[in-house]
Amino acid sequence: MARYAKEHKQVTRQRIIDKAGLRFKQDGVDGSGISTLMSDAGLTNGAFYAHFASKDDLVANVLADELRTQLERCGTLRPGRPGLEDFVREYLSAEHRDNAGLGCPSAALLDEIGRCGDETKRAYTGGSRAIVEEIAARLAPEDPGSARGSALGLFTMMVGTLQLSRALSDQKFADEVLERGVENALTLMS
Amino acid sequence: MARYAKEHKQVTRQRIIDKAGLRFKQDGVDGSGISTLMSDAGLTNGAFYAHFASKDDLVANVLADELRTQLERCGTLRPGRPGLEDFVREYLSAEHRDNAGLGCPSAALLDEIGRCGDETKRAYTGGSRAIVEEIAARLAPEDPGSARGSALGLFTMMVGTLQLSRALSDQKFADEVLERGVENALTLMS
DNA sequence: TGTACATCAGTGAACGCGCGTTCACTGATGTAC
DNA sequence: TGTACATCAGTGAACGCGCGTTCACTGATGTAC
Repeated sequence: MARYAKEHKQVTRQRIIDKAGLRFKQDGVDGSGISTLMSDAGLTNGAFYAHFASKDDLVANVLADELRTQLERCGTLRPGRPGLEDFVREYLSAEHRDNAGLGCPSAALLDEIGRCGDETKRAYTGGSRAIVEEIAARLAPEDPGSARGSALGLFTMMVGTLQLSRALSDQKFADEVLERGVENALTLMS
Repeated sequence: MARYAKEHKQVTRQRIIDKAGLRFKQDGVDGSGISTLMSDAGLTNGAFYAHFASKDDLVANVLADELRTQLERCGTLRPGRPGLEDFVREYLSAEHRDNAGLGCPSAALLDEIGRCGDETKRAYTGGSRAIVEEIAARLAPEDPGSARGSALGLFTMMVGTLQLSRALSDQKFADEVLERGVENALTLMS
């Protein structure tokens, strides 16, 4: 028996993952150093390698965790299409745009993930597949396969829309992008 | 009179911008150091600050240039919708996905741009607005304003689709994403 | 025509800094006897 | 009950390295006389 409760290290590890998710989504993976990540979690840099093999290893674990969390949030929505509509409106909101740290990992990091190693991409692949399948199941509960294409369209358009809105310096244009995004999403769903 | 032809410095500056565009799109902005960028252009690091005030200044200039180039490429397409369809198929192709350096700056860098300073966002805003307007004009030549929403939907979905396809470790899934993307794009255009 | 000087794009070493990673150590706790 | 020892999560200094940026300098050319 160590001097800590036996789940203590797991709890710490999860805290690092949670705080790193926030930080990555806010400042990017390349923009977040280990020392900063660890002090976000209330620790010092040296403890990092007792929990993860490398920064890449952390990134892969964070992505898996973030996508799992996002999928779980779907469970709290109204079932079927109405819940999906609520989700779309929340997703394409100014609140989501202006709080990347609390939001969707795909919108915050997707192009950076494309430049990551295979371990990271594998973690992302599994997580995103599950989300697309959840969307498809809500679009066509009786035959999710038939809605796979629309689900992908909805997902990619929402991600692209949020990213675009974040990249614009013109507030009015950025807001218009979100509004048109909601319209387009509802069209894709019908 | 200097010892070089009078347009020499401009030519060098443009070469730096071109090579930096390639490199940024391949490795990301944070992933590309000044020394690497300059040696790509056949120069040494010290010469950089005779051309640009800072790395941010370069990024803004590169984005403006990349988006201008992308818009000019539209001029080489068949006019109207048929040209737009060709563009969609080229954009959502495995070639484009696997050669980010030669491709669309939005797909390669959009989430990173969202984290950049105002100078950079302003450069991106102008360039992307022009592209969306070009798409709208092709969708509804007689009344581009009416197609603004669809144009935004098409653009954001294409960007998101290419990013997703690049982030997947599963080749078959990545290819499927592109195929479904083409279908969805053609639907959005109709 | 020949020489001294001005111009200036580009060189390459150096600045301080933060990066990802390693490692000898600390110190609080549980165990052995 | 008291003491010696084992455990191990976490500390904090240090590693070499590449970052963005600065600057004294080079050297090829054009100009002045």
